[in-house]
This record gives sequence, structure tokens and C-alpha cells, in this order.
Amino acid sequence: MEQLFSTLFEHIEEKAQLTDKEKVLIKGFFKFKKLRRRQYLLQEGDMCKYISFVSQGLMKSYTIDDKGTEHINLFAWEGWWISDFASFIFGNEAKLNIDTVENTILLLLSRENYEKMLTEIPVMERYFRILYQNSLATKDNRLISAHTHTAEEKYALFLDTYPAISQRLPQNLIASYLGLTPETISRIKRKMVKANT
Amino acid sequence: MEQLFSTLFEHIEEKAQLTDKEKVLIKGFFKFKKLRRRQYLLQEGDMCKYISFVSQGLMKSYTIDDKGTEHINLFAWEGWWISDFASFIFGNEAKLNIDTVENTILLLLSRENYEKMLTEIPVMERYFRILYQNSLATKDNRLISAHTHTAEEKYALFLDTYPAISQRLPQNLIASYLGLTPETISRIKRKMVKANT
DNA sequence: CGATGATTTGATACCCCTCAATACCTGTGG
DNA sequence: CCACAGGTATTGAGGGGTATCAAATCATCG
Repeated sequence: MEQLFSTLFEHIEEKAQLTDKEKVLIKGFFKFKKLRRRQYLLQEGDMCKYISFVSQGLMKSYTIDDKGTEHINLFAWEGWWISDFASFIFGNEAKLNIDTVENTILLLLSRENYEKMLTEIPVMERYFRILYQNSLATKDNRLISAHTHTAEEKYALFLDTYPAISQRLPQNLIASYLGLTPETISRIKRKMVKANT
Repeated sequence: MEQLFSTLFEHIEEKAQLTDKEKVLIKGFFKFKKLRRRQYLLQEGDMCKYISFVSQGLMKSYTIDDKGTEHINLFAWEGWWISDFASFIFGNEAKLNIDTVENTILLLLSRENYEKMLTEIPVMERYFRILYQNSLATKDNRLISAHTHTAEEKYALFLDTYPAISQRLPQNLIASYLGLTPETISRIKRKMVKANT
């Protein structure tokens, strides 16, 4: 149990220092949740009641279009948060689905505890401010890539940016994340292999 | 002069309450800057020393690809902040260019004053945390749209989401923001007019 | 092993880009 | 106030990058 929080604390302390007292307080705000592979955390139309920290495992959030195709918004592995923000913050119905790619252990933070924690532990305002600030820069890059790069460049950039995690992902999920089809990824791979011989 | 801050304070007070004392303090952290149409605030390769609040006017941030094409990352008008985050926060060379679409009046906040303000006025941590949190939700939507919608849907969605600002923008800039060519926008418009007759 | 999902491969279609030419605005200076 | 210039928009022809659809092969796991 203790170990699950160590991932969280390490992650927080990259951005803001915590006292032992604060750590005890923080633990009190979270709930555990264990999920099997392919299990849902959130489905479109539900309310997203938690923001979740991935302590172990791998999750994805995604939308489904009219044709039934998934479009992956985010992968979250150890040290990442996942949620449908619009739903979590404003109480809308979720537009995103969230489920697991691997068996996963989560730390759940409810809206109420999120607000409480931010008020009672001001350094957490700082932590989340920095977290979001960094995420914004990441998302900017992704959007720029979506607009400027070819399919091949997108795929190469993904492998380069997330070398570890790309090995834990089937290619159809990478395709979905990049806004491509699995067939296209397959053809790119063949081309890349050829180029190396 | 006073009036320039009122836009800022209104904007902050949508998210967090300010005392008169805090307002006086906040004013001290900012510098003014006036820019002409088409004037640069930041060029690729420079250091982004400020995060800027648009008090009046309209700006854009963008990258330039190998072929010399602009890809617009963000429009910022009255009530928006603009910056190259990666450069502002981490001190990297800026990857973004920022310039004006209209004559603009900015409130500039240096890195030093940004940190000072966040420390001395904790409610501003809250303000920025909420600001970034909301921006993340917006960027998610934009990325989803980039991956799922056709050119026509993207354009219609833009007009629908930003009806006021779209009238202040030439179509080539809207095209650049949406990852399309001006020619495509032109053809879409023709098609839309036809459909309404 | 059977079943289900994932990947590969090929044929075809189409959306949007590219390039090029022309027309249309808008502001500025003579 | 007109003329010109630079930027902006329109239109057409042609091409290319990915998607789509379909089928076969390949993994994986209960």
C-alpha cells in the first residue's frame, strides 16, 4: 500500500516540496482502485467523479466518432493523471471514455477532495499549476505535429518521444493516438525496415 | 491606464476573488507594451521573457515549417494570455513566433515577477491553475477535431465556437489555425453559400 | 486448440494539397 | 482622389498521401 503512494510523492516532489505532515494529509484524500485489462473507468455520458493518478499500469482516454472509430486523446502510465476534465470540473456529462490497456492500480481523487486538498495544502495548487502548465506545452507540440507532419514523421516522432511506452502499446492504439489508421502504420513500418537494409 | 487593468481584473475575478490590496500589488508586477499591426512580440530562437495578457487587440503565435508555411498555434484577444511556455518556463529558445493581427496593448509579466506574484499572492496560483486547467480541456477538443473532422466540419466548428473573433480574422489565418490551406477554406465557403440558396 | 483480436497486404477511392493564374481588396503616397 | 502595391481571395487542373474496404495471415490467451 505504502508503495503505491511513493510513485505519487516522487512525482509531486519533482515540482514542489512536501513535509511529512502534508504527505499524511494527502494520503487521506485518495482512494485505491484496481482495474483489469480492458476494464472501463469512465464511459461517455457518465459523470467523471474522479481525477486519477496511475500508480501502476497503463490507461487511455478516447472519443468515439459516428463511424464507431476510437480516437485516443491520452495515454496515462505510471506517474500520469487521467480524467475527463470538462466533466470533472464543470460537472458535464463525460465526452471521453477511459479504460485500461494493462492491469492498472489507480489513486482516485474526488472533486470534493481535490478542492479540499488544494485549499488545505497550498503547495498542491502549485503542483497542479505546474503540472497543467507542462501539459499545455506537450499538447501544443502534438497539435503542431498533427498539422505539419506526414504520417511517417508522426510515427517516428512518437517512437522517439515515448520509446518505453511505445513497446507496451499495440500499433492500432498508436495509430489511433496519431490520427492514423492501423494499415498506414503497418505500411510505414515495412517502409522503415526496407530503408534499413 | 487604469482601464487596461480592468480587463485583467475582470478576467481574474471570474476564477478567484481579489482584495483591493492584492490588486494594487498585482499592478506593480506588470509592464505595458503597445504593438502595431504585424509587429513581432517574439521570434523563433529568442528567449520568451514574458507571459503577456492581451488588454486590447489580437495576436497569434505560430511555428514555421521547412517550406516556410505558418502554422498557427493560438489566437489571443482581449482577456487571453499568450507566450511560448516552454521557453518562458524552462528558458529554452522559443520555437514559436508571436506577432499581432491588430494593433494591440499588452500587459507583460516577466518570469521573475510571475514567480514572485504566485508566491506573494497565493490566490494567483489558484487563478493560473484554473486557467491552465480550462485551457487543457480546450486543447483536447481541438486535437480531437483535428483528427476526426473534415475540413468543412472544422471550419464550421470554428465559426460556431468563435463567432466574434472569426470576423476579425482574414481567412488565411483561420486556415492556418485549422491546419488547412486558404484555397480549401475558399472552396468550402462557396459550397456553403450554394447550400443556402 | 479454437476464438478473438491484431497485423499485413492489395486494390481502389477521395479528400485535400500544390501550383499557377487571375481578381479582388485595402491602405498609402503622390 | 486616384494609382499603385502588397496582401488576400478565388478558381481550375492535376497529383499525392491516407483512408477505405476486403481478405489472408499472424498472435495471444483462455
